[in-house]
Amino acid sequence: MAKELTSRAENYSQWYNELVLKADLAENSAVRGCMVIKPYGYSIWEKMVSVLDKMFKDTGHQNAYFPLFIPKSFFSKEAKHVEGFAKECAVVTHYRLKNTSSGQIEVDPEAKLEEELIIRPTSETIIWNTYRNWVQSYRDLPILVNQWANVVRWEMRTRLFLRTAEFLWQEGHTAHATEAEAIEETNKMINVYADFAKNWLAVPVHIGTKSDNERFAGAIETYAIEAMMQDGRALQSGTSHFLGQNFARAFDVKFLNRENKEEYVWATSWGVSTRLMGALVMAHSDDNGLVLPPKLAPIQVVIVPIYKNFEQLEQINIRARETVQSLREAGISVKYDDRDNLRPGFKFAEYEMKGIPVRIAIGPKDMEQGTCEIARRDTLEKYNINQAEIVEHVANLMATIQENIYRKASDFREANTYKAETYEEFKEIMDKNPGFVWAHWDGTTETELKIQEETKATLRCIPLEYPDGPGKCMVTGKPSKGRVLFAKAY
RNA sequence: CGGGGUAUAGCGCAGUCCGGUUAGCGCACCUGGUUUGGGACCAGGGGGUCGUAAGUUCGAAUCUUACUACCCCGACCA
Repeated sequence: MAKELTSRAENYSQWYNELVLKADLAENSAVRGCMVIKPYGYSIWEKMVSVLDKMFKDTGHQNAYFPLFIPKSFFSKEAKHVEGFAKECAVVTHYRLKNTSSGQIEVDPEAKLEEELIIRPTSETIIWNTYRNWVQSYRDLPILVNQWANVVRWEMRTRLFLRTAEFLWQEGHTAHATEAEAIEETNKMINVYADFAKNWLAVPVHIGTKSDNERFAGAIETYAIEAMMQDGRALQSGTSHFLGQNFARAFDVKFLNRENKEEYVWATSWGVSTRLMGALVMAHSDDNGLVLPPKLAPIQVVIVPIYKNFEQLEQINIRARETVQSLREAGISVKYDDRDNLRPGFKFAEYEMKGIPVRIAIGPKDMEQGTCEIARRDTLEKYNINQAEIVEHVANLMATIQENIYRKASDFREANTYKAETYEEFKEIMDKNPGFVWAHWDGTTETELKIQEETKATLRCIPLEYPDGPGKCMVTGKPSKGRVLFAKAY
């Protein structure tokens, strides 16, 4: 099993290449770790964006946009926040270039900014600086705003899709009059993410809170969804933070409540990023390429004609275009690939690599018998059906494949999840079987770091409901409230 | 920033140890023809200042030195 997983992991870079072109400008180290997302990959992202955007609107949110640049002074107002992000900030120091006498271009030393600008690694600071002016009364609350944007984090080491220097994401930033309402919002949004992961990405996730050690810089509580990739490692796929009054205090955002008393606003922030694309690839791909859940596939069905001569092609064209039409009417996105310079086998392989859920082939035999060939991407099965049944059959297949992919991922996670009773057992599992391990922990950062150092496994989340009751910490033997989730993580 | 590796056509590589014709192969690309139910074949063709700079030499992809970039592993991190 482990070997298979490794070989598949090695293929990821190839599948990724179908989606992105990693920027490789030899003489410009500045774009290191950034990515160029190719049109096909971007169309998958767009699909995710449209679904998530609707989910946000349905939960009462609106979109807005804030500046890319954050004045350095804003950034340092929340102590923990700056501590968390200071090490990975890109900083703008000048606003002009000039030609030197030797014809080179250099930064004009005369054009130094009075105050450096940080390229946003996340937008809490500039948004809360703005919210100060938006809020006077409890009647101005809540503010339920989301932003679709790019952010930059100058990571020491990047990893395609999972940790790029620049990435696309959405960040929700909400302001509330009460603590309870903000906590409810935090919960609501992590559940929106879990719902999206399950029902659209077809990836099962664990919801939980982060330990003190892993919490978002500046948050009181961080909720996260954790997914398992096919090599058994965990991927944090979305986060929702309860920020308390930390940012309101830092940016002096106060309102008058019904009793005419001044109070600080309660805050949340939540986000998912292009990392979800990585999750999609690493959760479902097989050795033939991507496997896309039908609900997110930009093209759900591809039709490939098979013919020996022009006359046959003409006949097939008519049938294929009718089929395209009727499938579209049923709300299914279809592509008819009538390129005449490529053979069918090439096209089959290409669409498998791109993860198109269903392929329909129509050839001379089908024309005679009134059939067509259906090929499922998820199971790689092929079979013939009558042309007349095609719309109903394919429509049903969309749901079947979506479910099947989810079930596969879910079974895989189940098969690679363990419970460890002792630390010895824990170490052995982590060493031999990559996966999730539920174990008792005493709740201290000290123990968490010891485990991390000795096993490379990190505490992924503390579940909202413990799978078992209380017990004793596997390392120290001190009391534990319940089992928490450990895994090696990306 | 530490340890290791790499740099030759759009992509993937050979050639470098041991210097010597016009730098080669596969894929991709262009033209023509035959093909087409799982990644076609034949013929012809285009594309390279061999990462950059300096040095050694009659002669450098090959040897020397410096520099730069990229990849993998660690520290760091969504």
